[in-house]
Formats: sequence, structure tokens, C-alpha cells
Amino acid sequence: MVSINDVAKKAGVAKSTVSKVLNNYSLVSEETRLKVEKAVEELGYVPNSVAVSLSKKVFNRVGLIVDIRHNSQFVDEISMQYLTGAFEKAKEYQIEVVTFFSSQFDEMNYKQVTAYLKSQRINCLIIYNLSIENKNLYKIIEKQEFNCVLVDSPITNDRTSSVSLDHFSAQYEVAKKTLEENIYIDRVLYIAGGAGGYITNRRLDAMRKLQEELDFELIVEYGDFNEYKAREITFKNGEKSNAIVCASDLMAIGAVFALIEMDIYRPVCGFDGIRLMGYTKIAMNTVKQNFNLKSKQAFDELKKLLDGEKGQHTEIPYEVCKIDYMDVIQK
Amino acid sequence: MVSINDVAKKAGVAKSTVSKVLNNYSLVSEETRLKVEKAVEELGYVPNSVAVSLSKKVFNRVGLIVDIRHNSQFVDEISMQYLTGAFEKAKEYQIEVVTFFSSQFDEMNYKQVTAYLKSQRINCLIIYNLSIENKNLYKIIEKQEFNCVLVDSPITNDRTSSVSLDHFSAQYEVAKKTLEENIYIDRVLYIAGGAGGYITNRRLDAMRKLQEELDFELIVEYGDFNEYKAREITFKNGEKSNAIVCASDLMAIGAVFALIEMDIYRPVCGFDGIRLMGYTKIAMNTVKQNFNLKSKQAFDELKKLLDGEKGQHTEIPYEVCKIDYMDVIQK
DNA sequence: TTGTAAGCGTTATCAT
DNA sequence: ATGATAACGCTTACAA
Repeated sequence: MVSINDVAKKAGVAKSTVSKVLNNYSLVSEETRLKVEKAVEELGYVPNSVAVSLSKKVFNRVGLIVDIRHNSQFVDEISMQYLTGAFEKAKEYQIEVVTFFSSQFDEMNYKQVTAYLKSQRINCLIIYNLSIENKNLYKIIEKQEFNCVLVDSPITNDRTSSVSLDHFSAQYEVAKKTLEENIYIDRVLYIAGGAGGYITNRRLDAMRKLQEELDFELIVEYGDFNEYKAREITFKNGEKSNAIVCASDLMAIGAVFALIEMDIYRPVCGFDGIRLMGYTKIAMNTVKQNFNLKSKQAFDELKKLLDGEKGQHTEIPYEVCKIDYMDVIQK
Repeated sequence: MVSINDVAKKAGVAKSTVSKVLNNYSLVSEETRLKVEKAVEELGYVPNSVAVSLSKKVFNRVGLIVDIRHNSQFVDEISMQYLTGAFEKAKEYQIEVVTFFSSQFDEMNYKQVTAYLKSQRINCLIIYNLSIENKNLYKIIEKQEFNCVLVDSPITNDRTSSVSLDHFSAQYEVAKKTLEENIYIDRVLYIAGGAGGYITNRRLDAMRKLQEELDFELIVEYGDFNEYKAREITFKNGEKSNAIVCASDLMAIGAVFALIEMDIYRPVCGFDGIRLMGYTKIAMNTVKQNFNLKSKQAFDELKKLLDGEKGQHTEIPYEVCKIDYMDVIQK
């Protein structure tokens, strides 16, 4: 492995000088800069990131915490988009990232998690879909020992930013549009996410507002973002409701397939705008969001935190629409 | 951050002794071992993995190279399963992993790629679906500077193992089963993967064997594992063929949806057994494989290489079946 | 069995 | 503007 010493020797300077060139210090003559750059080029030298990380006073390494504990399978699609978005930004900013699955932290306590993260020199976190059961992560956010960006959880503090769409208005819009497309709506089944979750409550609020406005009976059941549960809930409550609003596309798919088996029709709408929707060939309203972009934005927010800005909330755009097979497969 | 020095101080021993305890050296008295372990426990000490990596003579860090350049979208599902499988094994073996997307290496030359990997202290690679265009990776495998495990590419040498199913017999079986379920088969459209790829060729061989046996005309088109291309190919050749065999489920879905639009029926079979299949509600034969398990097996093979074994080829099981919605959503 | 000290490849603080 | 040198946190001869 070619090291900084090799470069220094070849360029005929001290390794500290090489380091200065590499980190573009101002106080270095044009002549030596060229010598060093030539040596770097010729040797194909790339700094050892491990050594850099160990030696640097401030070194940023971000942990991406992805939640894949949902029983449903197609969280894959979303998680993968989150990861690719973050990876691209990481490359752009030249910041190292490490991927974790939140289930890894389940058996640990708060102290263990922080020790574990710090032992990997991680000082920043991007947490996707923080779930309410994860007490450790909540505590980490609260204690502000790490710079955090939360995707789809509305917590902010000095060192914590959040990025999400406006769950209230999005849920309101998609539900309203779906209900208004139909004539008699006097009883609506709302299949919510996980009981007590932030976004779940925000969306529930939206449903309650709509309920007041449109004056229907609202049945609320918790499907935990799980399509199988949504299916069961639909079997139980589908008949007596005349529309079903779901807090995720996956649950909406579960509901629609249940309805088909029950051989009844009810308008259904989802939330997320996953591509899987296109494959089911069921045209239903949903809230379409760009997960890749959301993740990139989260990274941008993280960068701001690293640059000394205080944590803030950022809202991202969404679109109420139907997911079409051709749109999904085209690109 | 609590370091090895803190532990040493607290336990009243030298830091080298702490290190010995941590790495379970034999020559350490029970008494000091206990003292050290107590201190570690009380301080919640976790070794700094960056420092460990820098100082260890042999330190294993594996790069997971995932290919997401396919235009088709649902490679997500497969890649994510690969990643989770590898991550679980990494935790089990206590080996660090770093994720890369192969597209990152596109603009680099061979020297740059190796320098880049080495600068991150990576000495092992698990390469998923090595595509034929990736000259750099081929050269890396050939030069044997890294321990490599290839998933679904049949190259092996002293430091390279491969893990895959038997593409020849799997393709043969699924195609045969599909064709035999139907009566008149005299012209078969085979939508292959990427021209020149290893697995593509193996599968083509299987189709040729079947062609000889069943005596039909074989039309071969390359769909590049892309569902859109498969769709176009089907529009062009679907009518004149009386069965379509596809080298991936995604292409099979593209073909079936095209057939539906053409309003004709042709038996179609796929390859991979992705869960997405269950959502399309189209029952078609496919080769089902467990990607998560395959990735785990690849990691096991990597471990063997690290333990000094020579590279070898391992075959994994598969099953010819149909993917059912209920199986997909149940779990 | 334990401790001392050199080394891993960098950065950063001093002198010069 | 450049070069020694100490530090980063750990492992590992080697000495005791």
C-alpha cells in the first residue's frame, strides 16, 4: 500500500507538507504543491481513510439507520431508495457512511448503542422512520450527543433536524379526493399505521378534520403498516364501510385484494406512492413522494448541522395521484 | 470517549494487558482477566474499530458490491435481501462491511479502484451479479489482490469463490415444465439477459438443449434484464411464438403485461422468484431462490477464504414453482 | 504472566 | 513556507 511517506519521499518533502497539500492549506508554495501533486498522481496515492479518521480532530462519519422490521416485504423498495440517495450525497460531500438496520439496536440499551456508534467514530445519524418502540434512538436524539436528521419524524432540537412531507395535509388531500369521487360516503374505514406514532397521529388528525367537514362515521383500526393486518381488518370491516383510507400503499393493496376476494367494491386510497402499486394494476389515489430525493435532502440538512446551523424542520413536496404501470417501468 | 487507557487505569494494569484480555490471549491470569472485564463493563468500553483496523496486521473489511444499474426498478428487492443477509453474517463473524454500488467504479480505472478500496482497508469483496461490462472488477478478481466471492458469476481461482445456483439445470427445468404444460409448442421466444454474460450463456445452453429435445424453433432476443425491453420484444415477437421463456421475473412480467395488452395468451415463465410476482396475481412458473440465504452463504465462503482455504464453487438450491400472493404477504 | 515501546497512516502543533 | 514530532487508539513483538 502506498502511503503518505512514499509520496513525501518521491516529492522530496516532509510528510506533513504532503498532508498540507492534500488538505489544501493556504501556506504552501506553488512549486511544492506541484511536486506533491505529481508524486500523488504517479503513485496513485489515495489517503488511508481509516488513518485519517483516527487522526482528525473533527471527523464526520454518518450512520444511516434503516428500519426493516415491518413485517411487510416491500419496505425494501423504500429503504433501498433511501440508501442510494444517501450514498450519492455522501460521495458528493466526501463523507463516510455506515449502514445499520434498526433491529440491531433492539437488544442494546442506550449506553451500549452510543458506545457502539462512537466506537465506529460515528458522530451523525440519519434515522429513517423512527418507530415509537425505539426508546434508545429517542434518547440519543434527546441527549444531542450526535447530529441527527430524522426522516418522517417531526422532532427537532439544536442538533436534530427533520425532513418530511406534511402528513396532515397530504392525508387530508388524498382522502378527500378519494371520498369526493364517490357519492354516498357515510362510513369510512381508516387503516392507520402504528398506534401512538407521530405520523400516525398527524394523519389521524387529518381524518378527523375531514370527518367533521364531510360528516361521516369514522372507524379507525391500526394496521401497523402491515398488509396482512390490513387484509384482515378489511375482511372484518370492509363490508360495513363504504370507503377505505389506508396509511400506506402496502396496506391499501392488502385491503383491495381482500375486497376482491370478498367480491365487493369500495374506493380505497393509499399513501407513499411506491412503484409496486404500478404492478398491481389497481389504479388508486395515493400520496406520491420521492424517497431518493427525501434522503438526499436529509443529507443536505445534516451538512447544515455540521456547518454549525441549528436543527430545523424541512418540508418536502408530495403529489396526490395514481401510480401508473407505464410510469414505473419506463425509466 | 472511553479508551483502552481508561480501562487500563481503572483495572490497574497496562493497556497491552487489556488488549490481551479483549482478544482472548491465553497467557493471562484469571485474576487480571476478571479485573479487566469488570472495568470494561463498568465503563461501557467498546474498542474503537477505526484504531483496531489501523493497528491490526490482518484486518478484514469486506466490500459489498451491489449492482443497481439495471434500468428495471425491482432489483431493489433482490439487492436489499443481499445486503441484509450479508449484514447479518457480518455481525455474526464480527467483520466490518462497507457497501458500494458498482456504478461508483464506472469512471475509475483498475488502479484507481484498487487504491480506493485499499485506502478503506478493504481486503475482501462480495460481488453480486458481476456484469460483463465491469472490466475493473474482472481484473481485480484475476489479479487476486483481494479475497472475492462472486454471487451468480462462475469464476473461481485461489482467492475467489463463487456461489450460485445451477443456471443450466434451473433454466432447463422451468422452461421444460412450462412448455410441457401446453400442447402445441413449435416456436419459443427466449428473452435472455445481457448478451455475453456468463449466466446468460449458461441459460441459453439449457434452452438449446431443450430445443433439441422438444424440437421447436427458438427465437432468442436479449432483454438485458429490463422489463421495458422485454415488453417491446414481446410486442414484436409474441404473436408468432407460442410460448415465452424469460431469464428474469421482471422481464416475464413485462412480457405478460404486453401479452395482455395484445389480447393474446401465451404461456410465460420467469426466473428469480421475486416477491413482486405475488402482487401481479399472475401465476407463472419461475425459479425460486432465497437471496438472503445466498448472500449468507457467500459470506460463509468468504470466511473460508480468510481461513486459508482455496476458492471454490458452491451451488445453492432452487425450486421451480409459482409465487403465490399469500405466501409473499404472510410472513 | 505482565509491562514497555514501536508501529499502523494520518493530522496538527510547534519550531525553524 | 516547510519540517519535526506528538498525538489518535489500538496491537504486538520483545523485555522483564
